[in-house]
Amino acid sequence: MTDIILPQKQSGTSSAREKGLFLRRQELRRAIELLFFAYRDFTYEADELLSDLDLGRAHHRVIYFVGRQPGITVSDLLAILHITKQSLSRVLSHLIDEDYIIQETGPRDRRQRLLHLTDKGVSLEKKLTDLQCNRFARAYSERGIDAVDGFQQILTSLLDDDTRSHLRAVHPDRID
Amino acid sequence: MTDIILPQKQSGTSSAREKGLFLRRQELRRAIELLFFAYRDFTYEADELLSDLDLGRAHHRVIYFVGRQPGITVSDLLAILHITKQSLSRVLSHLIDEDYIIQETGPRDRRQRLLHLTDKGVSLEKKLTDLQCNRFARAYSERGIDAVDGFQQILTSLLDDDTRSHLRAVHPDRID
DNA sequence: AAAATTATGTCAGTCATGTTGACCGATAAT
DNA sequence: ATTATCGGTCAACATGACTGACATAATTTT
Repeated sequence: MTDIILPQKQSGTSSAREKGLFLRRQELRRAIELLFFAYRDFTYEADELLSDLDLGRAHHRVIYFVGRQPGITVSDLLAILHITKQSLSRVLSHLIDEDYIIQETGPRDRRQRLLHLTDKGVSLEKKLTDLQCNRFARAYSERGIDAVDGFQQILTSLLDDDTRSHLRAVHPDRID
Repeated sequence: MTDIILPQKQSGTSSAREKGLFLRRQELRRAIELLFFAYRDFTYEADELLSDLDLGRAHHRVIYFVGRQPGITVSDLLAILHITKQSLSRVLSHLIDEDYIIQETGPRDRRQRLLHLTDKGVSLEKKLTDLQCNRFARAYSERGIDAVDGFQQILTSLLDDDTRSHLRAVHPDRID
């Protein structure tokens, strides 16, 4: 097991503002907890809305990424979500049955099923994304541009290399 | 449904470094995706180690927070995890059976079961936390103190108020 | 002292979301 | 013509969440 880079120390203050102390054990545990709680709270509102419609977080992810990239293939969706096609199939079939998503045959490769949101799907996607955008908009405007930059930098460095490549591809306007 | 604060625009660059543009729809969607992918990649290594031991993420959370606060009560753990006592019970019973955690009767209130890691539990908690600390240590040192500060500020603003209060209580040395 | 509340545990059933493995048809690539 | 790929499906299973009901012990309130 690889070891932690800097040893933990007990005494003294530990504001991240103090030079070099942001690699101490206590500060890193704080990061772990912050990410855990933020993710939990961040998803809560959308989860509530979804459960009113008898949908779950898995449905949300599909709706989000289809809305993000209309015409996305099943393969590409699988690569993004990191789940099996059997798991996706159950969720996707339900969304098609319930008229949130429609498939169309790929024009070049007729094996492909290109996924699109229906009007009903667009409407739900907007509600869900608005909830989460609003939370970020509040956080971003409370803290300002420099904090936003730092936030995005750290999250980007947390990613696996291949995930970072993927994000670079779908956000070509960004430098990170 | 509440609307997004700033309207989306199509043209032009959109670096977060440009003043005021960090509230645009595209930038907020980027935040959503960054958080999703970062959380997924962040938990992956620990999940692998856990599955070798026939444990899951639920066990990890219990082990982490018991290690974080030895002697924590079941009630306090439930409040942190936001799950039902039945869900916790299954996981906790298993961890006790497998000798990762021991209970002791509360000295003042004998109804309470104070939870502690065994040596085996401490060893596993260290391995798991090291994995996640190392990932943060790398990200933090790649990006530096200002980015760390911004990261923590934005995540703190994403929290629900009561979660923020809780974190203030357990990290009394921090200002946020 | 009796009653109410609290902390914890347990039984039983359900649901959502992930997994593996096997197999299929349609289509594309070699 | 053969092989590979895209997508779907069936079956079985594991995990981790949920609800509801009930139980025991200990503490607090009346």
